[in-house]
Amino acid sequence: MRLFSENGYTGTGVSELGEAAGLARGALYYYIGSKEALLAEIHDRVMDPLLAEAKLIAAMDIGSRARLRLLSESLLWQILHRPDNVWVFLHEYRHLEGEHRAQFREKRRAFETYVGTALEEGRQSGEVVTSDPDLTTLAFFNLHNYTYQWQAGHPGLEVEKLASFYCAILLRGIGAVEQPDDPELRDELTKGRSVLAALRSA
Amino acid sequence: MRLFSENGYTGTGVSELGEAAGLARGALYYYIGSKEALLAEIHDRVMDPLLAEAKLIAAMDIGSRARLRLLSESLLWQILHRPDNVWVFLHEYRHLEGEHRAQFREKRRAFETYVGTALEEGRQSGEVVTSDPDLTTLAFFNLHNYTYQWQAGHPGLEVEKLASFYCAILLRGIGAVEQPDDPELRDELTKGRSVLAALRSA
DNA sequence: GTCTATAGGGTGATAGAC
DNA sequence: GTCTATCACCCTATAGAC
Repeated sequence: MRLFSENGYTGTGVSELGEAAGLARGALYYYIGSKEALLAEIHDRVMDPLLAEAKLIAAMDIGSRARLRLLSESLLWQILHRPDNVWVFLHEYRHLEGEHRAQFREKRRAFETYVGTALEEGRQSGEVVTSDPDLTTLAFFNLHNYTYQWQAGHPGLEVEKLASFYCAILLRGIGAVEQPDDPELRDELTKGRSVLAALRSA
Repeated sequence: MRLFSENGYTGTGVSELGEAAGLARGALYYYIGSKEALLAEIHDRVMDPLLAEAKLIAAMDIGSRARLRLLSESLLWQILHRPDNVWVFLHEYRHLEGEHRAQFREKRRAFETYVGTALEEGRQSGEVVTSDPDLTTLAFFNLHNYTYQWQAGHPGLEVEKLASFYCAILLRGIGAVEQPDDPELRDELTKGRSVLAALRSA
């Protein structure tokens, strides 16, 4: 995980992995089968706990705000407490091919469904106000997943506080999306866009 | 840009680049100097227009809500209209070293300052309510930047609509962050966390 | 289980012919 | 400006000795 996160999947050789593990190439292949199988294993070590917790959360008899918060905390726990593992998970997934890729996509889709379902449940109970549940689900993952990029430069981040921050933004914020811009703002935006359009065509 | 975004920077050979450009390696090196200089050039082609537009936006005599929206539209225009270029920009920046890396970091920092300044301006005028401007700036980039990951699978996205969505979430949402959780929610969260803690220790 | 040897093919970069 | 030849090295994976 450390080597893949530091030098990238393609940028890390099996010799380096063996050196870090205290094994020569041959012995390493005896255990991992292939470099790609090792990458798949790393992805499973993020996805499997995430899905196990999401399944528990989905079965809880709680409101959808609490369900979303717990899903948020699960995801952020991985991101903040296993940064190398999550970096590989979110950054190198495209190098999975064939069956590895299919399994990974299915697990990701399953987790996204847990979040989407919680949001839809909240929409029906009135706890979440949104006219575009799909875009709201995407915004949920924008907020959470990109955290892996800057997390290392901001020590002291706490799972529960960050989950509270992200969920507050989402649950309160999306309710405002349908409000049309007021006339003054519309006017300023129109002017500004025309100035920028001039720059782009120049 | 296409090859780097499809196969990664490390996963693309200079021969492949030459083949795509209709040149042999020798001729390609005559133009690009090195593989890393090509990567730096790709980064500049995103950052330079972004900074030019941000400078114009900062000089406009408009409210901070409009300023943030225009910054959001600038960034989303790059993300939605130049996906390959932005993929490399957001995904491969770590492979820049030395002077290339320093210049890139400085440009990124400059753009982040434009956004941070607009948010701070809004905080002082009362248009933006937040007790943690730094975390709000990070949330702005979470929402925008991660869009490059799923943008290709969602055709028909429009810059102005998505900017309106993201900014509405942020500007309305962050005002809610300071509100403490109500007792019922706190109770549900406590119970849920204890269930998950049992899973983790098992 | 762990090793070395080997296969077969890449890599980035440069020198020098044309 | 563009090419080929070359340098020195790295790659994933497997075979077979021990």
